[in-house]
Order: sequence, then structure tokens, then C-alpha cells
Amino acid sequence: MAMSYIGSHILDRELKKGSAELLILSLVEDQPRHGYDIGNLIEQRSEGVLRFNVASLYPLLYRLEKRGWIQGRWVEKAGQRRRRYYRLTPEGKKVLAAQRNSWREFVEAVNRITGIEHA
Amino acid sequence: MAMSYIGSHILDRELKKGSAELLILSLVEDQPRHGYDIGNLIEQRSEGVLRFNVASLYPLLYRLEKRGWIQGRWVEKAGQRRRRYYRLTPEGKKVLAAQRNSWREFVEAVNRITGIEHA
DNA sequence: GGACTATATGTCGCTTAGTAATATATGGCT
DNA sequence: AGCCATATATTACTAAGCGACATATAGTCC
Repeated sequence: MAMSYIGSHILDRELKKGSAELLILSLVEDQPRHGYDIGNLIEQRSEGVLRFNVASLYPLLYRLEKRGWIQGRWVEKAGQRRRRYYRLTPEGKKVLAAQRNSWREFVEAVNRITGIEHA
Repeated sequence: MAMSYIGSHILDRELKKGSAELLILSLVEDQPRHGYDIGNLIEQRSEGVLRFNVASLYPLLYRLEKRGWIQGRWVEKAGQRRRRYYRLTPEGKKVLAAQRNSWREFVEAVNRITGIEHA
């Protein structure tokens, strides 16, 4: 039933893809964070608009680390499952700046075509 | 070489996915348009920031038509290859309104998390 | 005539990547 | 014991973008 598309679940799902890297890089910019924390922060700060699936989040963290944009290290504490904290690398910092610009350009372009004005 | 990622081709490519439907629906809102025209308009109005591959554009038009959001009809004119003009259906109009809201919410959420201020 | 370009639509096969489901491990609450 | 939150991880399925190629019409340039 086509009506079930209203609410734009498809749009929401697709949009998350491209912005995922930008979100993660931004969150580890000021302080190292572990995956579970990143997932929760995105959900909380977006007030539920953005939500990460673990099967997307962890592989994405591995990809970013493999590219050298973030650097992870294991931290073990008593009474806690081990956590892998990621920090932004110098190269990641450059990528983040570039992605912020791309994001701005992209939003402006879409707004121009779709006739959306930003307040 | 990881530096080749700078410029965010990956981000750009991914971001286009989710916004593609919104772009097309917006462009056929006021007047019927054919695929080739839509592709060119998106490229021109975005000043090259957004570009559609034909192997993405046409299948996407078929999907939107199959869902009943747009309705196409063939138009043949002498001295011209046949064109398929798509117009927005009443249901498509509702979807477009919903997707515009989703888009706004999404942009606000990403901006909040990534620390981007909009002027 | 032949080559090339712009217009206009269409399809194949490769690859990327999101997601549901499932798994593992620890600690606290009832 | 049962359940939930925390925290990381993997497998199998699926959707969809894209390079490359194909088809068709008409005009331009040499």
C-alpha cells in the first residue's frame, strides 16, 4: 500500500547514509568516544530523528579507522565491558572540514531546487 | 591513498541517494517534465553540485511512477525523439509535503550534532 | 558522405552499504 | 532466575547507485 510510504521512512533511511561519516567525525572531534556512546549521542541529540543500527555503526567505524581518519584504542575497566575509544586523527580533521563544506553546499543546492527556505 | 577522499566524493555520492526523490517530486510539482530535462535542471540549478546518472535517474522515475507518486505519458513530436513527461499525482503531492518536512527535520538534526550553524 | 555532438530513453553487471537477526560478555535490578 | 542496559561483533539478505554500453533522431562541421 503506497500510503505506507508517507512519513518518508525511505527518505530518512537513505539520507542517513551520506551523513553518517560527518556525524561520527564531528562527535569524536573534541574528545575520544566509543561506538555505543556515539550511537546514543546521535539518537539523543537528534531527538530520535537519526538512529544508528549497530550493524551499520561498527563497520562504519572500522572503515573510518582503516582510512586513517579516526584512531581507536581499547580501554578496559573493572566492572565494565571493554570499550574501543576513537579519536580524530590529523587527517580526519582535514576530512571533517571538507565534509562540513560539502554538507553546506549540498543542503544549499537541495534547498534551491526544492524551494525550501531556511529561516 | 587516503588523501584522495578529501573533497568528499563519497559523502556527495551518498547524500544524493536520499534526496533524489525529493528533488524529482519538487521539479514536477508545478509542471510536467521529462527525465532528461529533470537531470539537466538538477545539474544546472545546483551549479554542478548535484548530478544524476542516467542509470539512476530512469529507474528512479519508474519506481516513483509504480508507487503512484508521479504519472508519466509519452509525447511524440516531429523532429524529436519521444519524451515521457511526468506529472505529480495527488498522492505524490502528499508525499512531497511529508518529504519536505523530513528533509527540514533531518537537516536540523545533522546541523545540531555536527555543530553547523545556518545563517 | 562521414564524424561528431546534443537530445532522449533504456539496461546489464558490479559493487557498496544498510538492516534484521543473532551472538557474546558483564553487571545491576527485581 | 529473568530481564534490561551496556558494549562490541558478524552473517545473510536486500536495495540501489554507477560505469559502460545500447538505441534512436536531428543538426553541425569538414
